[in-house]
Amino acid sequence: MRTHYCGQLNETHLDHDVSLCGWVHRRRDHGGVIFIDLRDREGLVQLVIAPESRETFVIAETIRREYVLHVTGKVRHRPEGTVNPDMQTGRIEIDIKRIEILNAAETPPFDMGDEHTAEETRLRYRYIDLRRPEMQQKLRLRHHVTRTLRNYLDSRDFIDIETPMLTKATPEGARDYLVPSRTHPGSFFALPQSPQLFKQLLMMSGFDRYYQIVRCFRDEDLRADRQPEFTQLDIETSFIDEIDITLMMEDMVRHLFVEVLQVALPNPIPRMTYAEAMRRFASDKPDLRIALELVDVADVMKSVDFKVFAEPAKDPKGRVVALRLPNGYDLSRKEIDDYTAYIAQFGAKGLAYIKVQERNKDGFSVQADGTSYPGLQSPILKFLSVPVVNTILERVGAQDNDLIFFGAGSAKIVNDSMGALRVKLGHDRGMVQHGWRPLWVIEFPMFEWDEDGKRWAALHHPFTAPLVEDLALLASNPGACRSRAYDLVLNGSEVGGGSIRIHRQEVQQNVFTLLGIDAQQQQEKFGFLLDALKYGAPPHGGIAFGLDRLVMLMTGSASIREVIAFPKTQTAHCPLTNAPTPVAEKQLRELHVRVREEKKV
RNA sequence: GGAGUGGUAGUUCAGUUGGUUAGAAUACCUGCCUGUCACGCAGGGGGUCGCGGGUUCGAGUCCCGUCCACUCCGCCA
Repeated sequence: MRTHYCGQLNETHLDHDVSLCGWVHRRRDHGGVIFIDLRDREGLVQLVIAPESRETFVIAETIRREYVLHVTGKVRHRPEGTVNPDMQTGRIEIDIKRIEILNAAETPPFDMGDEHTAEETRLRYRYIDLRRPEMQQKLRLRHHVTRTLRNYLDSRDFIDIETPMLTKATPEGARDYLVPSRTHPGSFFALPQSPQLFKQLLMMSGFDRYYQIVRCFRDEDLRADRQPEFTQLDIETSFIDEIDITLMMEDMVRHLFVEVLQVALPNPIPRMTYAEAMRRFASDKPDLRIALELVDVADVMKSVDFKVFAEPAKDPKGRVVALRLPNGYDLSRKEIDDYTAYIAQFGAKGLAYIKVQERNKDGFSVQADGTSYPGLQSPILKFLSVPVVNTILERVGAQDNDLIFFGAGSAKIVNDSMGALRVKLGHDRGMVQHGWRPLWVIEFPMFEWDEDGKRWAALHHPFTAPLVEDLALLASNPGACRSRAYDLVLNGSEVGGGSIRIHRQEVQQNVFTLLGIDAQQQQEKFGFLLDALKYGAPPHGGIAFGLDRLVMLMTGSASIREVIAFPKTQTAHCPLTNAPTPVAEKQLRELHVRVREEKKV
């Protein structure tokens, strides 16, 4: 007899003899009859064991929650009067003839029906947590995603090639996870931060369409959307430019969303330059679901008698912006203080604002005493002249009952803080539209100035090609040089990023040099790449999608841990296995590793 | 490295101004109940109040340190 899924049984199975396997969700005794809700991944069905079947009944009396059963019985209707719409189980039940206990189970350490169970407890008993229908659905959706992506790429002649997990430490980028070598005393492998260089080498080998769903490792501090090991959909192609590859990739993502979520994403997906994204949203991953936008007002503020605004307005590295919050007039002093504290963590010193109760048709004229503005309320009005106030209100399009925030300071701090404030206001004020708003962000800068290191750093990575028209800037003005990089942003999250790569050796050397990697280091760290570029490297480029983050968004999960079967905690610890752990002295000796005395347990 | 929130029964939580024997719900155990499904009823067991130190006649509560979890900043080419 075929074994059925509990949740798939329905009235079409009436009078069938069925065989079921599953976990005991709950057992109830009532007046000599035993009811067992049996659960598997498809759902629940109620088993009925009547006292007449003596032997089975005796076994059933011993059964507890989470016992694993194999049962056989006949599907039948519920008796009259026992069916009500609130019931967890359906209109049918199984009259059980035989029960086999496949395994006993202790009382579960937490209530699987309670969504508020501490995550730590869930992770320690992850194997139980994963039995919950929500977790089953998330991991099954994840599988659907990977299967769909593989099918899409397979059908377009991409091939899956594996790249080494034991590889070479990189001088730039994230901290590496290191693996000591037994056979090379004192030397270490690094786990890959990404297969970047290997996939570029594959292009040089003539595999012009490569993909891999691959684990990557970065030893950096964790976040709700960051794990030390995570999965990328890694893609690289040859003889293709940034337009063609982004069009192909957005077609893939559209296909994915139709296939898995039955959602139609925009066609084409809109594109925005980095410069525009920073100007309007102060973010390189703007959440387009939030309609709020920043407005530059530095030109107006240059002349005001208020240093907080005037100095950054005059500083070429400064920025002064206004952010209009529609209907924000009702914000309390405490709420504004809370927002001030919120942006303080990004380095902002304060948060100026103007409340607009009522706009005067003729602009805001000053009262006779020259100090008060009817209809406006703000601690900074006394620093601003009537024309300045009117210009600002005009420019932001202020309406009655609005509140206008101001951010002023270094461009970096203003962007970090006001960009974050924009998103927070959007969420707090219920201004996040429903749906999916993907966006390509393009024309990133090649470099950003690293103030601590006093040097240029690659914004994307050092293998990214400069825009052809900006090639000359590489030497003359690196900060203005744009790259052929592109990020796919979805609802304010970066879900993918890539670039057309440098395929000419001398350009690659120039970029390395600009990044402060001298000729000797170039040879030591990237000699194999520079060599490979000499032997006919085709133009190529690619992209990597953060699979965990993508699935997190698609499942509406609050954290990346929800879509990873066995994730790690914020200290990169696994509560299930207790990894990492100290190892035996013998193992360390073989690896030529000694642990500092004070660090030993 | 920094900021914030939390840590009390298996689980989810309450615990006032420092004051008797630390509570509730749920789970668990025993008994009752002839159709239950958040069943019901009666009874029972269950606590290193994260850990260490301090203040005090007295600390779950106040102070200091520390560990863990989470969110964020730094970090993440």
